[in-house]
Amino acid sequence: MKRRDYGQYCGLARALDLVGERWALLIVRDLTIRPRRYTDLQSGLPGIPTNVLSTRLKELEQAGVVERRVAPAPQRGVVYALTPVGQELEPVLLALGRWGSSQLGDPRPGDVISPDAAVLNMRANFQPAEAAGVTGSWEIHVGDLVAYAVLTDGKFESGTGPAPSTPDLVMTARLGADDVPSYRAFVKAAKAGKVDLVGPRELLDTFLRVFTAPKAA
Amino acid sequence: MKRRDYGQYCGLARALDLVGERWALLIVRDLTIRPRRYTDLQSGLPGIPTNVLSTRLKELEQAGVVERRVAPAPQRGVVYALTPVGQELEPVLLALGRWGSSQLGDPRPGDVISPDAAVLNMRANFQPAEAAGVTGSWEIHVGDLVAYAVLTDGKFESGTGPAPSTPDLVMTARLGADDVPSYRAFVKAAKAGKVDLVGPRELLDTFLRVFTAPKAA
DNA sequence: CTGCATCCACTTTGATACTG
DNA sequence: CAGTATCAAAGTGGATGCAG
Repeated sequence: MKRRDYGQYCGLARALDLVGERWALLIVRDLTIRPRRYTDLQSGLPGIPTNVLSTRLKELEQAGVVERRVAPAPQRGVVYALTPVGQELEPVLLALGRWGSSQLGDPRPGDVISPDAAVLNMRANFQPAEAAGVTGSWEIHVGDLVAYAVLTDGKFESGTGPAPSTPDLVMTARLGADDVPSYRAFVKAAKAGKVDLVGPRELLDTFLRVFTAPKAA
Repeated sequence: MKRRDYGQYCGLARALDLVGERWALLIVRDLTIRPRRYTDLQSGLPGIPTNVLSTRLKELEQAGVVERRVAPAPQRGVVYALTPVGQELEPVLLALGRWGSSQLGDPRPGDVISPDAAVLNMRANFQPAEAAGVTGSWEIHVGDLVAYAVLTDGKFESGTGPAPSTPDLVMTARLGADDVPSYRAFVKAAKAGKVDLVGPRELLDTFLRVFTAPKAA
């Protein structure tokens, strides 16, 4: 397998050699949420040709970013997961995601929104300073989209789907007719008070403080 | 000009739509150092085909990342520069560069090292906390490579070539026979004391504290 | 000389079909 | 479920041409 590379002794160039090809970072994005099967990745990445997914996974494995695991007895099958090296790409994803978000206008017709993208966006908005010492758990509902966040004395964990254990606060956004369900839309609704809550109200303010960027002055 | 896009309402996907194509981020890297002419970019990006450079510049201009300026009277010609939006890509470049550096082994034969890459690497190693309140200026020589760093009460500026005004300390690395001149090689030499200094010796320690990452424990 | 445009061989991608 | 096979279309890399 020949790899075309930039031929520069430079961290950026090397990074692009390893994860700069089409679809690669989106695959990594999905895997940062949790290990996935081949078909999970396919459905999370609408439009990816199956042979490209297959090729990228092999390249990322070769690059030491992704690990291919064959699950043993219980639920047999193949699972792809990030290696520790791959997990260290998270700051990169967050930096790119933040920049891209700032360039992201309204959703264009045909735009898909993926639950994984929403969780990435929540992580990109996380404010460690505000989180110091905070403990709590939240579940977010916006359209079909469900995600959760858990803070344990400032330590942050998040994912798609319902919270692993009963959350302190369940928040459901009331969306306008043509609002697209995204993390942004959720935050917008929450700030406008357009959320149904199950749990103590103060935790909503905590959530907004810890999980949204303060407005620029 | 039709643009192929990922069709996801996601900051990361949008970022990749805008600057994810081959060579794009390397062009941005060179422009973060200073505005460039077309031919400067060509020589800083060995191997880039001229039509690809031309296409990328147009796409980046369309994306609002790069600005094409026609210099007026004095030295007539076209200059490409980053827009404010483009400048905000710097955290992305640093994050990618840091990750890539950690995956960067020894230089492979044929690897080119560009002065711009060295400056990016220096910036990626900058420790704002250590820099607080510090003032000083340094000029680095390693092989043919010359770069500078200026700290003004913690505010950081850097670039390729000699320092804009007389530096407080000029440091010249004494390289081994087959060491490739890079920022890394410079730091390695400096830590081993293999540098010739013109200026006060204490400033070398300051430099190493502010411009290199502390070792992991 | 700078700042590209054009041409062509080759590679990669996207779309679809098919298999263990 | 987890891919491989096939093929047209698009993109890349390299060389060259050319106007201002």
